Amino acid sequence: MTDRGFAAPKYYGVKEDLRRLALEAGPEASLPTERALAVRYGTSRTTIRQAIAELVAEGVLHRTQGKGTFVAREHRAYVRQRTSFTDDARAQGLGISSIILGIDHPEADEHLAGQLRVVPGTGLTRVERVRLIDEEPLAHEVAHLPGTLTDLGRILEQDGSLYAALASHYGRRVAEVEDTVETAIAGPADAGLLAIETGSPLLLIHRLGLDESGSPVEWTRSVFRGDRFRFFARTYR
Amino acid sequence: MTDRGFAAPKYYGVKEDLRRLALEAGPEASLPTERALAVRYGTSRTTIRQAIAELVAEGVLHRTQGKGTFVAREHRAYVRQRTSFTDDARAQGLGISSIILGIDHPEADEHLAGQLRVVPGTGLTRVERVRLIDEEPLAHEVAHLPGTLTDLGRILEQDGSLYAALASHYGRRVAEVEDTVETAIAGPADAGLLAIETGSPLLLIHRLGLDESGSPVEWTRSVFRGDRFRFFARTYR
DNA sequence: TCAATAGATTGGCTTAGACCAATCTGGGGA
DNA sequence: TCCCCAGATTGGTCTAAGCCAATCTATTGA
Repeated sequence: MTDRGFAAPKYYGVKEDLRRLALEAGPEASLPTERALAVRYGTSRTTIRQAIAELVAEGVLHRTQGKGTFVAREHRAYVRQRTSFTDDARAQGLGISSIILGIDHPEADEHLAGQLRVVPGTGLTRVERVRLIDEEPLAHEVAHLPGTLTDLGRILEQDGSLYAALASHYGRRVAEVEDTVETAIAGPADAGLLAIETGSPLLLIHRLGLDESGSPVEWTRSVFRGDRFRFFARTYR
Repeated sequence: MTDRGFAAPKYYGVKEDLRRLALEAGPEASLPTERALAVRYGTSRTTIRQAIAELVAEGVLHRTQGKGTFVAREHRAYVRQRTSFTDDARAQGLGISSIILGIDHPEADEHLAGQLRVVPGTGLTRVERVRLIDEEPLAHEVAHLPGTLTDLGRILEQDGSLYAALASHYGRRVAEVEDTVETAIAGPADAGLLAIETGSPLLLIHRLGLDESGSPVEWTRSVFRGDRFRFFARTYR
């Protein structure tokens, strides 16, 4: 019931062989150069690159122009949605930090107004961050909050947790969250921010945070590196 | 704060242009052949294929050998985890069905025994299915249930819902589920079952279903087509 | 000793061409 | 009229080769 028989192009054989080699060699081991592999497998460099490209997309390998191709570290962060990203990661003993790319105060467009249940044109606060785990990029996140929260930047300097800042300084407690999780593919912008390759798989998560009364407190779009992150949810029926 | 400036290889320009064309042309419109596009853009077929490959991975296009390349239908199914897959999809008015690939009764290995909290070697029931939505493959799912449920195959013929069958025929109600969601890349086996291309992004979901007393009722591994599925979760804090 | 630089190395992108495999199409035969 | 098959079409895989861009290394020179 396991083998259903599929055609096996040459690059696929190379790919599975390289996967095996990578597992044996262990994290951060360097692979032979593409040109050397082409010779070893008696194939063209193009074919080698196709095999490597898929393994990179799967998170088995990573490569850097000028340096070489390496076995990736298995390094997934589980982040429960039950509490905030910051709290969860800390509870797991992970070194977590953020880079704030910008905070500004746009007006709500049609879509955001609908999500946050405000009138279009209402002042919002937008926080764009890159979330790091053990100093390495994990996610790119853009949060929208209703209202013009002018001191938010300074507050976040102290404690990276947006939820903690909202609760302690603005009296807004997130009591319920709705998450939508889907796949996405990294474009050049995502790839640059997250230090991954164009074409790598991402988890795209939209979150609506609500307070005790069911009023929207945040609407956030996040892209997480697919090779470093798992989403965890517990639901009672 | 939007344009951060990234190098733009030729294939990327072609890719974004094709994306725009695809949106304009609408679902199921056919694109020119790769050879024709190569001429139109004054580039090689290889470059065209790289652009198309990424759009296929993103779910914007799909292609079939011998037929051509087409604009994909936007056709995502939201499935809440709150209830069962079957119930949710029906509530959304989607035509859902399953193909049962096999039902057998293996013994629990180390890992399954741990998840289902039984002694290794305990008899289990394994149900392997392809879930269809509007007659098209959406997911490949392998469920493990504790105990040897010999009539399950016949019961599932009547009503596709595993949860309903467990409740009505075996008195096992799923009261709580824990889901882990991560990305994966389709290999040839997944690609064949789901009618997608090797390398397409998938959502890999592991679910542990528990009854009222917290005892495991199912442990399931599912792969969903990334271009057709969104995972939805609501959590109270 | 240390910094700057030139060259070698390695992955990134592109070309031009070839053959294979799946599909479609149109004509010929029953 | 209908079916089947040969040929054309289209995407799938692979080759051989070249140049570019990022990185590393070893030499040179202050």
